[in-house]
Amino acid sequence: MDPISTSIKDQQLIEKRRRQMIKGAITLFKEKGFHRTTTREIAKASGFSIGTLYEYIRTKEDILFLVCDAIYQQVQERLVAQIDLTNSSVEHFEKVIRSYFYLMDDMQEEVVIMYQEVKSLKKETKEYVLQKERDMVAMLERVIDTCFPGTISLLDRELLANNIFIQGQMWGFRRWMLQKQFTLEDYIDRQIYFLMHSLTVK
Amino acid sequence: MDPISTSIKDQQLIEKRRRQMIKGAITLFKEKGFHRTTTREIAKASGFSIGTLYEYIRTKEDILFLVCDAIYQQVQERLVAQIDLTNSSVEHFEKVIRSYFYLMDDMQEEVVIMYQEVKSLKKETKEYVLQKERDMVAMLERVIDTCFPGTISLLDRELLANNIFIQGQMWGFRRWMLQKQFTLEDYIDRQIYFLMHSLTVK
Amino acid sequence: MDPISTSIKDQQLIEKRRRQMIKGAITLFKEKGFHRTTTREIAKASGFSIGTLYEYIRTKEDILFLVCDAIYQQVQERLVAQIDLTNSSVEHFEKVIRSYFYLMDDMQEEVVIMYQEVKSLKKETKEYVLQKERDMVAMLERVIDTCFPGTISLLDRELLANNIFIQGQMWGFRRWMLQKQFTLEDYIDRQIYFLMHSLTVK
Amino acid sequence: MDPISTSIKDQQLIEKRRRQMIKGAITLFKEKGFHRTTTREIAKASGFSIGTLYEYIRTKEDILFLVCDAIYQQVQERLVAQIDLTNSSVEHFEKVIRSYFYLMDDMQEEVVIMYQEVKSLKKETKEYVLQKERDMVAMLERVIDTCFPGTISLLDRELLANNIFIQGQMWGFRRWMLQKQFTLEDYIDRQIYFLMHSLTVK
DNA sequence: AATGAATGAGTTTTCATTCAT
DNA sequence: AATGAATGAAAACTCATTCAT
Repeated sequence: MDPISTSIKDQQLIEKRRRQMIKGAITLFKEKGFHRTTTREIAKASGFSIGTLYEYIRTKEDILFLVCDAIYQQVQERLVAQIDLTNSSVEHFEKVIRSYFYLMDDMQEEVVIMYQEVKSLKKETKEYVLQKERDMVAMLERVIDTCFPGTISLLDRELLANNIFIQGQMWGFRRWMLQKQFTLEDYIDRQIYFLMHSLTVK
Repeated sequence: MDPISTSIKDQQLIEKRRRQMIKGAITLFKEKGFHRTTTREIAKASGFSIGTLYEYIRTKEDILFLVCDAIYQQVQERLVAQIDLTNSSVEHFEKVIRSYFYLMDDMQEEVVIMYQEVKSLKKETKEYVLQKERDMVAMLERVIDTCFPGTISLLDRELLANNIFIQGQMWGFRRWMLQKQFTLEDYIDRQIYFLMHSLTVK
Repeated sequence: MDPISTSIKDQQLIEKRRRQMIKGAITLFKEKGFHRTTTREIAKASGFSIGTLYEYIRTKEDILFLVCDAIYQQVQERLVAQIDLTNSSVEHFEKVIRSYFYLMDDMQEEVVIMYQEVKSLKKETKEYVLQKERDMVAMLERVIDTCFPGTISLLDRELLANNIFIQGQMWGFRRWMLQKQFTLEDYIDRQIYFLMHSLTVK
Repeated sequence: MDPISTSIKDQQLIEKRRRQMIKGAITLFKEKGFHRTTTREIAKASGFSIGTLYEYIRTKEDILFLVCDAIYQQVQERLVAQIDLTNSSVEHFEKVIRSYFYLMDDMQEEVVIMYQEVKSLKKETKEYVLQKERDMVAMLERVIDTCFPGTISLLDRELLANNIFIQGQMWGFRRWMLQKQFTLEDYIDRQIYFLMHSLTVK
């Protein structure tokens, strides 16, 4: 299900070119945001001409979608890779959360792009992207449920999953505030510390 | 300290016109964001001509600054109004946090503007605005320190203040996710519940 | 009833600028047709910048409409000016037709523009322009009816009016064929000669 | 005499491909005109790739020429097929004219293409195409001369032939005006009726 | 102080044409 | 012979900003 039109027939080439495009675009979006980046710059950063760029997309917004989608995809994949739903130990939970925080550190800039630019997508594509975010939160909820069975209400589980989720992102988009006082390790340790208490409250 | 140039002498008029401008601009930014709003639209929504608009600002970005500044100002003022640093009771703490969450609910859309558009400010003005955010977080830290003296380390205090701060904003900028499952009261109750446990952990 | 959007408020200025635009555009359309003419060229030929051009129209097609409308308007006005419906003499009829042919000679190039470009208008504006053509044919019918009362059936009147109408245009758009053999006077004389016979057939 | 360059050797293939191209292009030109049709669309409608298209032509204009030429060719052939220069009866004349009108009805859309797009050809090719039109008019003149010998002057013959010619086309390109009031039969009957009177005027 | 017409650099997008495979 | 990916010049259109009135 590929919603982005192209006149190119070679599917492998499409993927290759789009990968180039996404890479180029992310670099530029990090630097100046979506609106201040021109399609010509994206073409150049991608290593091909403006004409070629438009063989693989229809509008500039398509690029934003491609970028957002790719970022969410990557976050999701890397998060999923850490999760073992057959392992219900508290240690596993901690490991998952910890790696999620590391992941967010690794993808700081990408996360900022998402935060600031998703709103520029149009209704349908935005909905599609936000669904991915819902999925990730649901995943965290499932991990909570697996590792702390029975103790947390559905609603609280959702709340805590959301808290975890944005605390991860916060490390990136509030780094101007946090990263002067905290090392990454400190940040993670303390967040997990409080989280554990919230989860084991009687 | 007014960093925005103008050729108008009458200070009262300047303030009146800027209030009109900010009001008009916020309405438009809510709807379509800063980049998709034109200066002409802002002038129109403000009730005067494009020529007049440019008598009171120098560039479009000035308007964004004015808007962000006004929003932060308002949040800060309304938050400060709730705080009584001579009252060190836990009840007072809870009341402050609760009213902060209500405030964030009230100013949801404005908060979203800040979130998504502050990055478009240039270095100096951005720094000026972010300082206001630091001030607010510092205020929350002070309240924590006042109401839970001695129990929380400086770093943890900062972390929790940040958590509170963004959990308030989260209610607004993640409403598509949260506001289907939670009423405002539920949300506040549960966040405060977990927060209290974090603050009273031994 | 002005269907073309503009951001200019001064009505007189709008008319002045549009007159400039129409004049510039007609010159260019004569030379290279609508599609091969760029908006920049039109702006230049009109004596103002591309930005100014777009203050007075919304799309390139608006210019085409303005041009077609102006041409039809002019043809119609000049045709109407010749018609005296209180004069039912055959001489008057001949005079009207003759002056219509002269008019078509005078506006040859404009007529060619209409012929070739009206199809590029979109449904509504095309319909609006074609109505003017219907009106003109109807006018010719009325003159026939006035000067040859009772002798010609409604349908024949319509047919002959159409014939006259396109024979006038034909002089312009088939000049490559006709204007080598015929002088304008010859052409008119012979067409009127045959026409008179058609109208007085028993 | 083939003015259109190609790198293909197999003459039969050239003709086959061009037939495909003309068919595809006519369909598209009918719908959206020459300028709004892209070469890619023509290639697709012709059943081959854009690369192949350009093996058989050099520029987009070549396609227009091919199309115009094919249309004229067809009109001419079908007209010629009706003419028997050994038959000098008035009935034969009427039959020829009648079948010409039927032909124009049959090829309405093609005729509209010619009318509106021939001007986009460049000088030489346009001249070549218009010569075909001259030939056809000359053919009508010859039929007049054959069936009404001696009665009509050369100039009048040319005028009437032109009138017939464009009255046939008029049925197509003014259908929005005519085809509401007239059936094809009525139209033909009345035009021939007046024509006959013109031809038999003393 | 206020107005709004004028400007033109800059943006997205299209599409005829080429050429390596 | 056929393909279709690549190209980039050129097009329409926008909009922040200026400045004469």
